[in-house]
Amino acid sequence: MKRKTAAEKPHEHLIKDAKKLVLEYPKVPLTVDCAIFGFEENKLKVLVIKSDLEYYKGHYSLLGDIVKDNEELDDAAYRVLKERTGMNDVFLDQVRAFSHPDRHPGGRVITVAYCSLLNINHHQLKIHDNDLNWHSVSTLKDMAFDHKEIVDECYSWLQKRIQEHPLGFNLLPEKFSLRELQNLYEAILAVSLDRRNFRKKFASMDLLIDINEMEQDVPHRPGKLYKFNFEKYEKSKRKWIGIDF
Amino acid sequence: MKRKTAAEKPHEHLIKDAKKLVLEYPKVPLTVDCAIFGFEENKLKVLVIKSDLEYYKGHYSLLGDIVKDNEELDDAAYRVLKERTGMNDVFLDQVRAFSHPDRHPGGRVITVAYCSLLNINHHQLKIHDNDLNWHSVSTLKDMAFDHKEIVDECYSWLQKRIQEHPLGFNLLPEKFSLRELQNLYEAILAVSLDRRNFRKKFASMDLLIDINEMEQDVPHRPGKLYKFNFEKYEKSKRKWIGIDF
DNA sequence: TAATAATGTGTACCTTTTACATAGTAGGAT
DNA sequence: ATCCTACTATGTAAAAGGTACACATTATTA
Repeated sequence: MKRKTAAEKPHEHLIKDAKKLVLEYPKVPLTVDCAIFGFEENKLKVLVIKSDLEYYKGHYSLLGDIVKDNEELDDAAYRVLKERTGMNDVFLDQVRAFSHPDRHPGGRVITVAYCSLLNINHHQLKIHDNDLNWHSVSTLKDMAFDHKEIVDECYSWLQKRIQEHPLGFNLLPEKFSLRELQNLYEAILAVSLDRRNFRKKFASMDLLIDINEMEQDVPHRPGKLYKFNFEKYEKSKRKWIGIDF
Repeated sequence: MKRKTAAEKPHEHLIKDAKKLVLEYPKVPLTVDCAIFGFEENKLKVLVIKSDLEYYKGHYSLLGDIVKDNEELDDAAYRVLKERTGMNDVFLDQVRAFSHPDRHPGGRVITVAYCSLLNINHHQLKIHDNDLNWHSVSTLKDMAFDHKEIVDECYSWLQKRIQEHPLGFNLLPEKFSLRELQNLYEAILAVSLDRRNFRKKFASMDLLIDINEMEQDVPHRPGKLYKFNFEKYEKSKRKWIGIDF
């Protein structure tokens, strides 16, 4: 049989043993890190914990952990969330992977960042663990690893995401006033919005349920309380066509 | 000295040796896979290659490779693109990681998906390599690994992205007619758009440069040719506030 | 009871989107 | 040459949505 060049017959040698192939692959340690945002005192906060590492003594880091053998990334992130906050009914979204070779002082570790939002008052933190606490996003600095970069990126992700999806309601009590809702948007987007137009916008979406209750214990005229109509939202997710850049 | 519980004094034992810590971490094989889109004959295409694996004999897969020791994910993706298409001046965006434990028949391999767009006519493919070719996105099926899922996700990413960023121009010739631009948007978004409103939209953005040339060799009245004004776009990137879901 | 600090609604204006109409021009068939 | 075809190119009116305002109302508290 006449020899063919590799260019002509590239399929000659298919790899039979996939297991053997994968065993020869280089391997890297992989972690997940969770940027868990909350809202309190009209400020956006993020859950941080003191670093375990002497190298980063006194610096805060995000909640994270190693990805276990055969564990999905999503599952690893949910596990971290559950272990630290007791929550397991919270949404969690992958933002992106961070892979700078020097991002970890112990050698190469790649991490996948996740973002989550939760209502601070709904969750008792296990605060005995390494000074776990809510830290204002705007005053964060000197974080361990590249966690400041991760927080910044997750925050940008959140700013964009909250405008297109009803994420914000995860940060608020079940019943909330329009003022609380607006405060949330203003804090996250770092803008000030016209109160009347903001209300009109949400009114026109028709996704808030007026529950005929009023705010209690506010030092001024109380506002109406609303719930978000998740059911209606799920039924009528819009597909969005609008070229604009 | 009185003993304290772990809850009271959690910082007692900081980890001194970060290197040792990382050495104990479980490790996983990591790859990048690139969904590289092109546009031809009014169809959105994606670059695929026949799988090396006997297990997936005859099935197409995306272009991908192992991430090397100390290589950034972005660099690995650019390397794949360069090796396969000869291009190194193309943008490439991370979409997300895929980590299902059974996604690779050889055992656990996590992959990070990247998305890129390029002009089919600008790049000579090294088509001797395993039947590398452009495949219509709409008729793709039976891909190796979870690559169909990756393509689907990258396609969704692209649909959203192209509405907010001027990505589409990477798929077109440098000089293009408005009809070509509209065909591109219609193909990617899978909608039909009103021609007059489409033109008005781009006219109002004022980012197309009329180069005073006409189409050649079209079997009908030729249209004007334009270039995209990347320079102006870079100067005037808008920050977008518009709650809507 | 008056000042304060909110809530709750309305309106006029402007911009953008949508739906649709008409005129013009190159190529090809006859 | 003339007409048909298949586009380009532009315009316009109505609807929808966003912006910038003003004013009356209602709890609280000083």
